[in-house]
Amino acid sequence: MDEHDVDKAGEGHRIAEYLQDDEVIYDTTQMFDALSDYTRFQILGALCERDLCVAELVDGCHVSQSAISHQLRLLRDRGLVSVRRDGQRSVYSLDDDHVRTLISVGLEHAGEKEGR
Amino acid sequence: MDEHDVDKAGEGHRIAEYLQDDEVIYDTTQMFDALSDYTRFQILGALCERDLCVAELVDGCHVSQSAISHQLRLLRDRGLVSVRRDGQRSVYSLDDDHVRTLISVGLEHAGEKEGR
DNA sequence: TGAACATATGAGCAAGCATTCATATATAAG
DNA sequence: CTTATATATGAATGCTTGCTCATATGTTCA
Repeated sequence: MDEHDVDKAGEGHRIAEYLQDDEVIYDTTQMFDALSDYTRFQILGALCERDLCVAELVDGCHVSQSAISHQLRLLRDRGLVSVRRDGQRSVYSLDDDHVRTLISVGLEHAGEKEGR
Repeated sequence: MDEHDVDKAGEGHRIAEYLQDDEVIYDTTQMFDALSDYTRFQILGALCERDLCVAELVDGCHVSQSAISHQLRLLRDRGLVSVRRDGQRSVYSLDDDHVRTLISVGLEHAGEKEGR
C-alpha cells in the first residue's frame, strides 16, 4: 500500500486507489460529463431546489422544449434524474445526491473566482 | 471556515444565488468539462499526487505523446495546470485546488456506487 | 370521439472534439 | 554544427453531440 500522504485536499489514499480502477474513472467522467453542458447544468441546478415539470424547465433554460426533453432523456438514461407522471405532466427530480454535492462544490468554487 | 464540510445538501442559499449568474454557470460547466474526458481526467488525477513531466503522463495514460500534449495545452489554456521547464522536460502541476477537491469528491462518489 | 395541451422521439445537420501523423521547436551533449 | 531526446503544434479525420424540425405518444376534458 502506498504511503504517499497527499493531504492537500484530504483523503489522498482513496484517490490514489480509485485512480487505478478504469471503471471508477469512467463512471466519474460520465458524472462530470453530465454537468459539463450548459443546458444540462441548468436543468440539474434547478432540480436541486425542487422537483419540476418539463414546462417549468423550459422556462428556466433558454432552449426549446424538444432540446430539454432530449437532455432529460440523457440524464434519465444515466440515472441522474427520475420521472413521475402527474396528470399530463412529467415531473422530474434529482435521483443522485452525489450530483447535488458536485453542483454545490462546483458552483461555490467558480463563484469564488468571480467577482463574488 | 472549514473547506471540507461537504454536507449532503447544505448551502442551498448560495447555490440558488449562483444559478442566477450566467457567467458562474458557464465557468462551472467549463471546470466539469475539463474533468469529463477520460484522458484529461487521468492527467489531472495523476497531477493530484505529484508534479509530473510529459513522459510520465504518457506512461500513466494510454495514449500518444501528441494526444497528451494537446490535452495539456487545453488544460493550460483554461488555467487548470501550469508548466515549468526542467532541462529538456516540461513539468506540469495542478494550478487549481478546486479541481483537486472535485476529483476527490467525484471519485469517492463513483467509487461508492461501484463494488467498493 | 375529437380537440387541446404536455411531453417524447426520430431524422438530419452543423459544430465541436479527441486522436493521429508529420513536423517543428527546444534543450543538452558530443 | 550534429545528433539525440523531449515536447509542442498544425492539419486532417472520424466520431460525438446538441440543436431544430416534424411528428408521435400520452393525458384530460368536452
